[in-house]
Amino acid sequence: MRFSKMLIPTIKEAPSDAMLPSHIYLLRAGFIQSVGSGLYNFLPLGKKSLDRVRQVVKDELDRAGCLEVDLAFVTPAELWRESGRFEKYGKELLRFKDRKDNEFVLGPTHEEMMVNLVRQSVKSYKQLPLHLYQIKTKFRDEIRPRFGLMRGREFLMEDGYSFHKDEADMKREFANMEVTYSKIFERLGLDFRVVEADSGAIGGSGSKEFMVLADSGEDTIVVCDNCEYGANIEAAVRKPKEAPQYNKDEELEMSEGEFHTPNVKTIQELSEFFHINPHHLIKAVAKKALYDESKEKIAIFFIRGNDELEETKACNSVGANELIDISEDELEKAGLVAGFIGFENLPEAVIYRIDSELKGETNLIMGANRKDYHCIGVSIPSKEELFADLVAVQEGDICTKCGGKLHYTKGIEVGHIFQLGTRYSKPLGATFLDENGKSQPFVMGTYGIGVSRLLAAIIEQHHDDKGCIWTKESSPFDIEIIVSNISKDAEREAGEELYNTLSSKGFNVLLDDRKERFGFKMKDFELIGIPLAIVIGKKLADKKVELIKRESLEREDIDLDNIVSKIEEIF
RNA sequence: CGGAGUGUAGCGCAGUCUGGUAGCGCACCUGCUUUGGGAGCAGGGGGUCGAAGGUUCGAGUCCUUUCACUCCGACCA
Repeated sequence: MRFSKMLIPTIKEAPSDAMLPSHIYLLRAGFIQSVGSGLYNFLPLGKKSLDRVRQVVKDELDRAGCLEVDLAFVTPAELWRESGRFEKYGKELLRFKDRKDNEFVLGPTHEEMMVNLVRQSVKSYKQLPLHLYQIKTKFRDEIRPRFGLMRGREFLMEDGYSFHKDEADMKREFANMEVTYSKIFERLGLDFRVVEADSGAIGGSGSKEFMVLADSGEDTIVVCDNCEYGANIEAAVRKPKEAPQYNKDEELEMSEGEFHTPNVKTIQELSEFFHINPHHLIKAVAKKALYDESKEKIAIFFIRGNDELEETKACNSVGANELIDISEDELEKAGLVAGFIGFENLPEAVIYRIDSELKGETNLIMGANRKDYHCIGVSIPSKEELFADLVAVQEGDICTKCGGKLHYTKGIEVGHIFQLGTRYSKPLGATFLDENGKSQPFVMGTYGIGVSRLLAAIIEQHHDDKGCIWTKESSPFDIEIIVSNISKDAEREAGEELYNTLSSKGFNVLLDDRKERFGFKMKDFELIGIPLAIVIGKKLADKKVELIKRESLEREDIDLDNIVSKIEEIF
């Protein structure tokens, strides 16, 4: 491809709203163009990179035995009602009506559609297992799109769905996909980590996320510095916190009862008031839990004074769609006193959970549900259904697997794999006949890769202060030939000849044949970030050309006669 | 949805307080010169000043309404 015939609108100054390197460089190098909040056009270069990334994804999936399909983008709302997600999914789901007033949604994910496809065509265990996928534009009406391709409203995604006769086979495919996805991200040259994750709105149990490590990542992940353990903060676990050590004569012993604690509301104040480590205090976090059909309940979560609530865990523990903050007024109306909430004598309508790490504890202090009073000598009740893991793992906590220290890092979620089970097949009545002629719901897995987000993730991890540095399998071109001065016949002809030779050998070559100055073309090369460039310039007089590696920007003079074999050697 | 901010040429911005000919840099077009690190000179094109309404002899500027976008938060395969 000739640069002079391409549309590559590189710009010196990026729009001021672009913050992340990936956003800035993809715009400046002419890969994408912004059209509205979270909406982007892919220009020729961007389209090439996107296609190449897509090809890597497709290649590995096909090799792993998956079958590509292409589902209708517009989904009848009826299917979403059947699965119960029409309500649950929330405002990210774009809903609309056609001319006949029938309701539709713009698919943000396609579990329902895929189950529908399979329930119509698969009837026997003999047809299983089956893994269908598509690579298709999705639309999610994000509340707040940002960071360019990182969180757009419209984006390209690979979504795969597997169907199995039993749990064991589904788990086999789950493991198969963990390996396959890892291969994909390795081929794309990404530094990533597979972590334990929360299943979110998709539902199901056991899910793993593929996180590209980058400071600009939106997810906090907990990793062990000693072993392979990694988890999204939403799903991370730790070894229960040890109680502080005391001398024998200092051992905690309190009588039971209420204690006057005027105006002592926060954990810190309480800790100072009783001269006691927050480890022995119970913190109550009040939230409003939202359910289907706009039902809501007040939910209180009890955790140790020195812990923080992990909202996703809390939300899951009460089976809510969402947790939102609650005002003091609302608490008061419900008969609760902010700062003095405890789990004894709670109003009927209030639901509550206690963090599992408090199980069996005694000699604690918590609110008495009465202004200016706390209960002391509190013991945790032993009702199993009240307990749940509620706390956010903190830096320095201890790994459950190896005893090492846990710490935080940031990641960009580029893939997510779920063990779904029968979450969708049951409500949608998708069944097959097993070996005994009995009707069974499909056991499912679901898998996704954010393809357009991958472009952003690659640049987040591979850039410098000059621009993009594409990895081999994501670059829009393999090689760029820069003709230093196009008006010099010798240079131009050498460039053309090299371009033809390399192209005929199957390389994807960009020939910068523009009538521009050398420096201008170099800046564009550095900004665009094709991994290799060959400069044809003044050293041509000595029958030499220059080979530049974009990553290191190191240059090497090569005999013109040897350049083709040199290139072949590198690839 | 809460808080903050911005809309003036393709991009980056000034002009708005104090109403009076629509500006600058980059980009673009033409010509000449230049050609190893975003060239120089000369000439040129391009804007319903986000939109609607109002005040005024006169509005980019003042008033009202509205829309869009961005940032922080909440939210988020």
